[in-house]
Amino acid sequence: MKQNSENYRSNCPINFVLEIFGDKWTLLIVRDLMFKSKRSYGEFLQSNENISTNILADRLQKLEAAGIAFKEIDKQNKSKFIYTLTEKGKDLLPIMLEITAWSSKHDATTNTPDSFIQAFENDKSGLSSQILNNLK
Amino acid sequence: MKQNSENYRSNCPINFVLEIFGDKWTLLIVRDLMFKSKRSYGEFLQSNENISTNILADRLQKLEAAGIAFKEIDKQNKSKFIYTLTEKGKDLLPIMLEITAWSSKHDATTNTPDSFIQAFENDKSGLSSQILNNLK
DNA sequence: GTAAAGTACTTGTATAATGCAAGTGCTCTT
DNA sequence: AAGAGCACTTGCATTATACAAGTACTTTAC
Repeated sequence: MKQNSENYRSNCPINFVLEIFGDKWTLLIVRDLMFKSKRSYGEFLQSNENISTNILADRLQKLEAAGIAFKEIDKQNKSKFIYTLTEKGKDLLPIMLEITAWSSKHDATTNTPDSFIQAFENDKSGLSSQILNNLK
Repeated sequence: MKQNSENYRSNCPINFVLEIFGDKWTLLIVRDLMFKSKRSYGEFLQSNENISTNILADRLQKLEAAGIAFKEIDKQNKSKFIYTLTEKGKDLLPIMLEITAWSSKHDATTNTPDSFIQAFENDKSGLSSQILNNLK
């Protein structure tokens, strides 16, 4: 059998995402990049879930290593770094949308806007391209 | 703001799934229930990823508590328990399919059958209902 | 009816991941 | 040149996970 280079536990596609996102924090950073227009360390720190600084630094590095986030110096402020989603990262959008829909259906306390659910149900590809446009 | 009863870190839908699935094992059990027709403790133990017994027991209990898996005594063998997906659990199918598609695209070592990818691209709802039918 | 085997766990201990507080080293502003 | 802002790093306490072994109930074999 073809062997992967990273010593994953198996060659299962579900396991592959768990090797990257199987913790309580990594996907929140993707969320912030994708839906909340956050781009810098300081912005990620301010999310409601209260990630600690060492975990954030670790996860940003792993996201970069996994080819999901891209890091560059902010041209306006050279003491700052800016993170953006790669194509591989943007390809996570359908997963993120399905997750949002599932939570909205099964968790009464989820704060998803109704307009989002409407758009998801009635015009999924329109919603997707709108979100992707915001990332440019 | 409406407060959730479980003391989640936030009311974000992405965070909601992380509170349940934000570890390296829980989703593998869902995978086994959904795609591999596994139903008992002993079958889950035999998966390639080598889950340990205490983690499996803990995750099965959490899946049951979260209303995703249902546990009952096997009528053929009363020393055995049988786990099945609830409706809430079955609703995870679209997420699982999108995850599979993403991994198949971005991980060369993923072992997803071509037929699955074909069906996903050409007839998503047909694929879904076929999988759901197998669960009955 | 008793012994062995199967199934589903639980317990104990070592290692790894996470959380929290504080500190470091750049860069930018004044 | 001094102070503030930003992006981390370090150290230590707590929690989660991994691995090995043991327990309790049920079924099967004799």
